[in-house]
Amino acid sequence: MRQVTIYDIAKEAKVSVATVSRVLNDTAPVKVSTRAKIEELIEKYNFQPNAMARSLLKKETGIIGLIVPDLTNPFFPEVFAGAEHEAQQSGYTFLLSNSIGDYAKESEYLSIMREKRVDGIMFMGGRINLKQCEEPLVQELVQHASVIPTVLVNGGLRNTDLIRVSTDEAAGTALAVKHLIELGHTKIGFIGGESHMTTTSIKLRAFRKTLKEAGLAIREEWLLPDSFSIDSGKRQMLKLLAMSDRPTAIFCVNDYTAIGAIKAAAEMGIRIPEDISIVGFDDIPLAHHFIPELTTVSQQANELGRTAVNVLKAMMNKEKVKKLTSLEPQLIVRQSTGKPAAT
Amino acid sequence: MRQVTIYDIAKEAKVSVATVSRVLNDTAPVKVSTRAKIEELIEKYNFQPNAMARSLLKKETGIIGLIVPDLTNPFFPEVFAGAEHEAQQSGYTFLLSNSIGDYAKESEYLSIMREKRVDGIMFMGGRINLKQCEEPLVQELVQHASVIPTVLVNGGLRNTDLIRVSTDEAAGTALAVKHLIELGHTKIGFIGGESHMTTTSIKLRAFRKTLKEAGLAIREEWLLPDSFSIDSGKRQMLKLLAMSDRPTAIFCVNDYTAIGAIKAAAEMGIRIPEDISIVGFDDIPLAHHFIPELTTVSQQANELGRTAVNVLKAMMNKEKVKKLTSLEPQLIVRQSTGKPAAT
DNA sequence: CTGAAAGCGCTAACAT
DNA sequence: ATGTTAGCGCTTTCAG
Repeated sequence: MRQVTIYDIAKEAKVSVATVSRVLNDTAPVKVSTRAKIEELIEKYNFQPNAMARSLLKKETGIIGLIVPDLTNPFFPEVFAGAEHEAQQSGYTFLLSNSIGDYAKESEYLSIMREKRVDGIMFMGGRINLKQCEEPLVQELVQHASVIPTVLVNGGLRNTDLIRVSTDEAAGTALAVKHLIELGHTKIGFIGGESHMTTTSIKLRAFRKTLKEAGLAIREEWLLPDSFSIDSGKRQMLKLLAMSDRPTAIFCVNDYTAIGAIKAAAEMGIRIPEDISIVGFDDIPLAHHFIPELTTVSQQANELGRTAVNVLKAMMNKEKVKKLTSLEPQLIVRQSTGKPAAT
Repeated sequence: MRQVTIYDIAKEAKVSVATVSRVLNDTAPVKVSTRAKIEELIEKYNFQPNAMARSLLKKETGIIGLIVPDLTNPFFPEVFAGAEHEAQQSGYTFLLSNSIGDYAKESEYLSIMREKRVDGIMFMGGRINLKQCEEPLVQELVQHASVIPTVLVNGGLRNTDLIRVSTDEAAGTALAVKHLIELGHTKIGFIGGESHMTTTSIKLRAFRKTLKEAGLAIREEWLLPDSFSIDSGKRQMLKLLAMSDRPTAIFCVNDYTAIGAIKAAAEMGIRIPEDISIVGFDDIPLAHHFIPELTTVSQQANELGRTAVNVLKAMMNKEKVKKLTSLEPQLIVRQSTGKPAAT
């Protein structure tokens, strides 16, 4: 059945569509009696103006496009929650897509969002986390960004000046490693992360730097990148545990790998933190509830989402914004780290 | 800068907009040479047709509205992933909103989606999980559903015939409780869930029925609803552990409460499953990774999402669909359940 | 194979 | 205070 339009209302109220539009948007004074009649009709037919028609003319849709790699990773819903909270106040809604790390899918969604004329795009993961991103993929994003306000969250693209909002992962890593050092650890390992991704290299670099500044040796055989999954944490921890000389503390690139590492330890009868300390990264909700509760670095996902939306709002308003807005991560000390066992 | 339109292309190609539209949609034969020229221009200007204009005319947006209570609960991203997978093949994208259990927000989002003329709505949580939903809230949803295809996922509304897709929670509960009974447990408790919500009452009813059919006594003091959080699981477990006569096995309404219960047990030095068996519900990703790994009932969230979208697609096609599509949950036996300790 | 023109539902001058 | 009208960018007859 056809939806009722502003014309139907106008006709039945015996006024012009302009008048109906006026009461709808409260954009000019309307006589009380006619306004009353119109409102009655709107109520009666449950009329809702067609946003599509309005957008066509106003050139704004009230939609923000959000591309994330994988909503199933608890970090992203948290970012989304923050973003939504901030966006909602200004009447924005989200068109959401999982790219599953598939660049073709990223491109497709980018296109769809552009066709749908979203007012802004928040882009996370995928190509913007690559140490080496292929030029066509870079150009594609740059092209889109030149037409529609775009903010890259926790990532970036070399040699472009796209607007970014990021947590300072290097600082976060330093925080975690210093915590380990302060506890008295001198033998520290590194687990997880894919080597071709920026998150991994940023963290690895900060890891090395922090150890070095503390005058500690870097043991290459204890540096074990892999992926971001629980299984990879498990796998690498097992490898570490099999060594005759092993670290007493481990920095994991994220909470998932940390959990994997703890599970591996548990299966081998190694106690956390008595035998080995483990620190994660992200502070996903479950970090707080795992046994033992996970010491980790909070990326302030919620805050990240809010900030990204605020930057985007500024851009949509054609205000000037900083190229990079950086958020400070926080160390959350819980149960998975402690002093090294006395030798 | 103004986006380029079909007119710009037409003018530069010295053809009419109709012809450009034809090559865009491949809706009628176009001479190879003119098609080539038009495509070249499209490429040159990176032209993307305005979906808004098209939708206005075609009366379809390619958008599905999804309302969930809280994406931060890992169950929902899983449903979303399934839904997106299924939707994507038909070119649909999602407008997503968290209602945070706030009925006013639900209403607002419903309105926005209607204004934006989404092609269909998937509604989860909130009012459709209430044992007793206020009439205006019911009517509002009914009204919207009469205008735009709507499917209620894992919920329903009394005395309405809105289309539903649900996992059979009663069957799932029976599965879990029978598993406990088969292991030899006769003293079984129930933890979690808000009493005014249907999930809770459905599970509680199935729980009682299953015990009864097995000839086991129902101990009212071991029935401890509360909420769905980890903390509530912890809280009620502590209560249970303080009793002189306590159950040897516990059914928890979801994985979060189960995890809370396990944490409480761990803190009190009670071993799972040696001293007490615990079974959860939902099979969130972390159930598999918790220590001990959680025995639970899978709601097949992914499948649920896919099914919901398929039903919605059928509705949007004006096909006839069943009032209720029911999914069978599955018992996943892992480490948190075992035989009762010998007395 | 291509063009002209109407119209999707709404807003915003411009009149009155 | 209210009506008329010209678009917004596109698709789709209907002609040619």
